[in-house]
Amino acid sequence: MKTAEPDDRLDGIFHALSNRTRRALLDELASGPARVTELARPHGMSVNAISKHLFVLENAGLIRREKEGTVQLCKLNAEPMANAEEWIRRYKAFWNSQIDRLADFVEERGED
Amino acid sequence: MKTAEPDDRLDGIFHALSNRTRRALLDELASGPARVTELARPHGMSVNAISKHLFVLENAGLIRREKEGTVQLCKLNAEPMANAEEWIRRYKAFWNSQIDRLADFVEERGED
DNA sequence: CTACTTGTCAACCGATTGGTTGACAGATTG
DNA sequence: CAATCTGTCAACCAATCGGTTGACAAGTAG
Repeated sequence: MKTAEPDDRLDGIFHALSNRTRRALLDELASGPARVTELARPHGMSVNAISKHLFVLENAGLIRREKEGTVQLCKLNAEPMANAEEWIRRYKAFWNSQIDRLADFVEERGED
Repeated sequence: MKTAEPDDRLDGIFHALSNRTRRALLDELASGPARVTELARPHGMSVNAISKHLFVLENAGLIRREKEGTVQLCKLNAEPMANAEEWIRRYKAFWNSQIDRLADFVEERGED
């Protein structure tokens, strides 16, 4: 089962999200399941490289792979992102107050 | 002048957040500015290591450092996290629907 | 002046990343 | 059967990561 501590999970999730190729893969999977070769095509990289990226995403729990006849279907599993979002959200009050201060500043000088 | 592209920014932010020591540093800074040595103490690491982590956070725009007399004050700058949260949030509808489907599934078969 | 504190810089280290190529296994098709 | 398409595995590579130690500059205190 799942022994990963919350910290380990967050490490994996944020690490998975820290690469733009992987973020792009998630974007593509958000519009529906896809095969590995299909995902590789627009990235100008070998299928191997994409396969490794998919493993990183899978280890982070962000996708699932299912053998569908001859091809491998990858499906988005966005739920673990909730953990990341939740972690980030605790800073919301902090950054809102900063944005407010910036807004005040901008307003003060008139907008240009 | 180099204006980091959104992708570069997100790379840096997510990478900064992908390490638990750095996340802990942000947590500590959320309760107020602190000095480097002060931040290093509870982590059982050298000041040098913490200093490097702080540089990663600073490059991601998540903290600012200010020379205050003899010591270096680090302050949280949470606003860039909004970018990360915003990126993640686009998957919210997706994972909500998955949770719904999972609930249906569990309900359907009773518990196994 | 010397001594100490604070933090960075520089070099080094092993482990990990992100990519490559090549071999290969499984399923489909000729 | 052979050929092809699928994707993974294994080895390799340069670059980066996360930590160390040691030297050192700047500021403070005796």
